[in-house]
Amino acid sequence: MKTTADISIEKAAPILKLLGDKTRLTMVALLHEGECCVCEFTEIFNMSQPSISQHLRKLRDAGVVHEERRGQWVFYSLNTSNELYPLVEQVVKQLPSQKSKLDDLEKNGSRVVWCEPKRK
Amino acid sequence: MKTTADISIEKAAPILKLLGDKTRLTMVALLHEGECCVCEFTEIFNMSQPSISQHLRKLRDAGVVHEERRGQWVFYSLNTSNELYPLVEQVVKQLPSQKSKLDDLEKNGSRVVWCEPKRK
DNA sequence: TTATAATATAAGCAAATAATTATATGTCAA
DNA sequence: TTGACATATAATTATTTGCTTATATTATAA
Repeated sequence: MKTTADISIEKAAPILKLLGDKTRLTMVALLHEGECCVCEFTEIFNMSQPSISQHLRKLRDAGVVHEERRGQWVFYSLNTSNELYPLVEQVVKQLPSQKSKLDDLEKNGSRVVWCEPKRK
Repeated sequence: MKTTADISIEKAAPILKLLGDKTRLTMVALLHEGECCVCEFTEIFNMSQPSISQHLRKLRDAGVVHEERRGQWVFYSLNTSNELYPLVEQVVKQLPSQKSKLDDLEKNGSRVVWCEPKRK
């Protein structure tokens, strides 16, 4: 049973290399729960903000994630319309849920939830 | 529907990093068709024999492949009993079949088929 | 405006990676 | 034994990677 179209090895390898970093793999697993903004990642990872940004940029350049600015925050989400998304999803599905990390943020009061623009 | 046990991010990331190299990813895809020996890989890849050996060693050290010497050849196969095999398999399943590469070897007469020990 | 918060980019550096060539090991057959 | 073949290991090197600090950008709020 084949559920998705084949992805060429040339295209798959760079994606797997990106996912082969613990930080980025965790990011993708977190994003599988829903969108996150950069400051949430900087809370979760014990790492400088530029480092977070650079990881996200790599994921974005590869088309794995999608970036959307809302006010002063930039929210990231999995780019489900990317040709390579099935590969990403199959990988993430094998990983434990990262929901607890987001719940912890919520308890901290560090979760950023976008409700609606305050004006305009 | 979850078909396999979760694999920790700490364990998954190094495996994905290994699969993130085009040569190794192709090797694993080839092995998904059946066992191969080193000389077959050196035929298929435009690369030195030590380079092939080093890639295989990394895959072996990570438990992705299994090594078995028979006579002067060393045959490699996917280590299906490894805890991380489900991850490897899900990835390989998304890739195009590499059977044609093995068929080409066969036409070349470079396919090594182990039938039985000639003596003992 | 000006200050501040969120994020991105640039520059620099140490560590990891993947290739090469040279050499060693192991098996078999004459 | 010896030679040939298959494979592994060692040493070297160029490139890539992931982090850091410093600085730039962008948006909001005072």
